[in-house]
Amino acid sequence: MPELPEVETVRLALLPALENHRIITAHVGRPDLRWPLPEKLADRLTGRIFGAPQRRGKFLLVPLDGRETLLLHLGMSGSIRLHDSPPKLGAHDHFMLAMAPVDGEVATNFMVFNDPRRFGWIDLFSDEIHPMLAQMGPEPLGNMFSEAYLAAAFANRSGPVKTALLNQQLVAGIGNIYACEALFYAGISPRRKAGSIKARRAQRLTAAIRDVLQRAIAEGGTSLRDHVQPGGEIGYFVQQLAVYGREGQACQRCDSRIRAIVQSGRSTFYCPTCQR
DNA sequence: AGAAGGCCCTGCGTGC
DNA sequence: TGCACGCAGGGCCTTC
Repeated sequence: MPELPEVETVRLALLPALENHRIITAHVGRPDLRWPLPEKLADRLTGRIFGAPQRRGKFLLVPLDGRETLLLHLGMSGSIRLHDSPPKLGAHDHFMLAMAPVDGEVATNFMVFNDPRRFGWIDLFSDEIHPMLAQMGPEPLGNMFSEAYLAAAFANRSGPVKTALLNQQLVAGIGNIYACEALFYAGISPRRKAGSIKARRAQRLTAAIRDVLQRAIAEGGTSLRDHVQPGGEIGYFVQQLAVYGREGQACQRCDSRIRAIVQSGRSTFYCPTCQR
């Protein structure tokens, strides 16, 4: 589910509920998500105070007092919900935190991590950088991401540009939906070799990536099935998708039929006329 | 090294 | 109505 815009939407909602709040109780349901949860996670969290949640790619990073950081990844089907009273936990609610304002004792905020497919994961780390983040490429909405960077990162790659966009080591946070959408707006075929993206196309692609991600964040992300914002709202960008999930429908630009293919085992949607 | 496929897991839509 | 199958927003691991 969650690509950069969905995770950013979650981060923004969590910010006021977590920052400067103390963890009163932590509850771990199933300890086996993508990887086993850290030993004694609940004990290690209880009593700690959160700083402001950050995002890196599709990861959420919440600093704790001291030097540790709570890392959350939502996998394919993960979601985080906030409540103002103790929630009743369901079958796929694997992790819950009850929090109070830093000077209070009574829990007022409750955060629940739900993940039916259990592809998500939770970790607690104290090193300067988590191994999962060490190899990650630049943030597409940050200053390090540019057409020159993209052209250099894609140079000499013989695989398709669509697959390269999904590689988190090259660019962080782009997933299947936004890779398809960005390529549509850039007018680039997903089948084109990544190494052929230079100058003009690199410029169009970087601009398209930034634009589509920012527009999606503004709409609360894309809700296909599992994604909800922590307050329970869905993400409305699904209504603005130009190609993703639109096989056989008319291209909004040229009226050709949107085509679906499989690349590296993932569905790709594109307009065979507009995208070259 | 880079590319492609399998795999982890549950739920849901489709077609028979 | 029931059931089997395929597919789903991710990322690691193995193989070539």
